[in-house]
Amino acid sequence: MRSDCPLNYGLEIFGDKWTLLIIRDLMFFGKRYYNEFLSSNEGISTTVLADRLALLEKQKIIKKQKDPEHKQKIVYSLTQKGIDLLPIIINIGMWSSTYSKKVSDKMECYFADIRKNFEKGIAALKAELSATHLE
Amino acid sequence: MRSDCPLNYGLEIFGDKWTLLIIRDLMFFGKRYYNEFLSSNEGISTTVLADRLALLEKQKIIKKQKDPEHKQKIVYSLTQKGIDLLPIIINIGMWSSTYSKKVSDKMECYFADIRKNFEKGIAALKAELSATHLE
DNA sequence: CCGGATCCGTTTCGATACTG
DNA sequence: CAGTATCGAAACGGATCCGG
Repeated sequence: MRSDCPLNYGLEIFGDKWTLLIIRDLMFFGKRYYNEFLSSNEGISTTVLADRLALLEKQKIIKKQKDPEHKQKIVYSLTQKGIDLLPIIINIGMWSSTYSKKVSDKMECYFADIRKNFEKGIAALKAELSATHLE
Repeated sequence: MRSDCPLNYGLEIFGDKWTLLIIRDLMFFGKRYYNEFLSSNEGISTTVLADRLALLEKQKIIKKQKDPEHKQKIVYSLTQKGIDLLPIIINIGMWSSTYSKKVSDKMECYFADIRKNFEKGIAALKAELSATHLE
């Protein structure tokens, strides 16, 4: 049996609880700063967070940039490769809601959170665009 | 930020390397016996294998039955809930082949393995059906 | 023989405290 | 604020043993 099957490449990401949580936070909850990841309810520790951020950056799933406005801050964001994980994350959510009543009951609250976050993102984008326009 | 989001339910499965490998072996490589899982190239140890099989059974993703032919053997197989993980596994494979040349080059060999295994499964099914028909 | 359970040395993880 | 250093806890791998 061959060991180099396609699943294995994804295993470094999907075989780890914390990387998935970081991706979820970036994708749905608009978290971008080290501190924001730390304060997620699952309670990731600083050691593990630093380790996983480095791993995800090495894999080019996220990228690390200096915040142009607050020089001391560092902004993390998804690359295209990271964004392309969306269908997988969605599928996991769908599977979960099919098989866990607890999850399916909470779906609406969850969507509300995501929606709210997207609105926030769109507002930020608008502000950014109008600032560019004024220059 | 709510912690009980849909991803979390799937995390016990997708947050662990070994459970994913067992599911892959069941889904694509036709493995069914304890020994067959042990001999996968990734080298799972007996302790971890027993632990994960128990976890997956508890989660009703796999089921455990006595082999009707060889009484001392135990057959593991996917439940419907387990089979429903297929879209996710496929998506992971697609994502991997998009972003890893090493993976995409090997895709055809991988498909050949799966195809061969399905043929084996279909042959077994035919044999089973004709035996039933003869009774 | 097959599917595990137990024991044990080693590796990895993670919580807390601390630093540039 | 974004991480390292340290150190105890947990997980892992391998060998061995055991019940059916």
